Amino acid sequence: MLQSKNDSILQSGADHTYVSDAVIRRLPRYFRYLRILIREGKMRVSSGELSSRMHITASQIRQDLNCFGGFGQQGYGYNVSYLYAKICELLGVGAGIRAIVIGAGDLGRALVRSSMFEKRGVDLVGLFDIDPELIGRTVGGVKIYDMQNLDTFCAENPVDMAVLTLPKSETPEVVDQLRKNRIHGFWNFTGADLHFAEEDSIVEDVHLGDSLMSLNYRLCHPDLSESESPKKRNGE
Amino acid sequence: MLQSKNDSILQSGADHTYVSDAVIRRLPRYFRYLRILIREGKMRVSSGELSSRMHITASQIRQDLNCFGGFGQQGYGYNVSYLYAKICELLGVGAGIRAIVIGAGDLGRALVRSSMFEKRGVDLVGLFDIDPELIGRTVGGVKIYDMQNLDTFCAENPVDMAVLTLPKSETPEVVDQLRKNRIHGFWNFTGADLHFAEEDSIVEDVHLGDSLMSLNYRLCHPDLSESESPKKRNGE
DNA sequence: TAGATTGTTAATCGATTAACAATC
DNA sequence: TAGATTGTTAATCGATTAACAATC
Repeated sequence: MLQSKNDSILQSGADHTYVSDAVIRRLPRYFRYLRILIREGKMRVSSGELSSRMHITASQIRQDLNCFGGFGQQGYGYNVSYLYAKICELLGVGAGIRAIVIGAGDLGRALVRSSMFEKRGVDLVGLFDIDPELIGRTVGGVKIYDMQNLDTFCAENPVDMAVLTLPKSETPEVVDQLRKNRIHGFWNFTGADLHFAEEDSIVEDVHLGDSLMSLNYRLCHPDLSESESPKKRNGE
Repeated sequence: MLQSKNDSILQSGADHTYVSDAVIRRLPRYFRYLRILIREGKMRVSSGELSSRMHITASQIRQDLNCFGGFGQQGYGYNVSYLYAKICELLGVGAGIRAIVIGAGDLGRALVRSSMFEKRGVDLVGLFDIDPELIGRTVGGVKIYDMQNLDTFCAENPVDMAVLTLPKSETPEVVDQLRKNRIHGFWNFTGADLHFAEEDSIVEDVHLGDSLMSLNYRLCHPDLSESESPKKRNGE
């Protein structure tokens, strides 16, 4: 972490009111589209233009951004690089979040080798496994450590987040251990249900299987769902 | 496909009305929890019990299931194996959906080697790449074909779905080609924006980066979001 | 029959969209 | 100034929850 051990990463503009999950989940999309605008050299963008690019309403864009403050200017729109900087700040890009990956299987290695973390300013500081074949090797510039050394590692290196790609059955136990090591963010690919008595941890579940099945559903029922939504039937 | 080429996989109980996306996305969760109940040997389950296991309201469970018909029985609850069978049917498990994976990179190979598809009754019939090093090899029991032979392959083997794990930049072109080969389901990991003039294709986007960033956000703003929702503040 | 639990209607809640006054 | 576009309030829409009659 960039801060001293007792300093929290956050507490930037901590006076804002409640922000709904729906809004939070759209922030990364804004982040992506702003990067495109920057790459294109655009200096300014209106909610209207973003709207047609992103296929969401201009109204929603203005509402979303206003949850965090007035980032735009009437009559002008939004300054691309300013808005981008603000959104990066909100999303903790450059906050020096440090992550480890638990499980150096196919998925763990695929994630580590991707530019996933680097692109978003997350520092990957270690990969852990129990397989002696893997321990000591390096994947995507990240060293694979023995799970047995997890506690020692965490004592020496502050870690904010653990990416869980280990077998489901071993997950609850390992998560307990990680929490004892003061890790409170979990990117959970295991399918294990993580619920805690104390609300001191944050879990983001990724259920690839669920995603696949929702596609299956829509493939098997093309006339129902979405295309037949009430709005569209009435000739939107 | 199990059916003859002109037969669609679906058209089971095609008389039901509109089902919202929110409901569809919960179906796979029901599928998962029912499997657990089966494994535990439970014959019957009430919306109340499912509710406490799944951490959603019993009311929602009854509403969701009733979108598709009366699967339960008053005073008794739901018969686990019957409900499971119904949900499998809805999700196309056992419908013989056939899939190919485009891109035999880390992610493509990881997906193919997982039990992801098998568990959900999706037949993985091929993996495609342009790398001569990879073509001809076999991963997780699936052969890697040359992208150049895609059209020929599709002409000979009916395919319902393509899993896109190729580079973003090449995706739009490849998707056009796949659509010409009458593939209309896309599980899209590329980050490319897929929008079609004709509404004849179904896209399920997986943005792992977005998922990671929403975790980042919540890690950086623990006091806002979720835990501070209006409901909880009023002492739910 | 009495108890349990669904199916379903009605009430609530929250998220999205529309509208427009403020202002650059 | 006139035109453009935000910030923000009000209206709409949809999803969730509560309540209860139906019924096994």
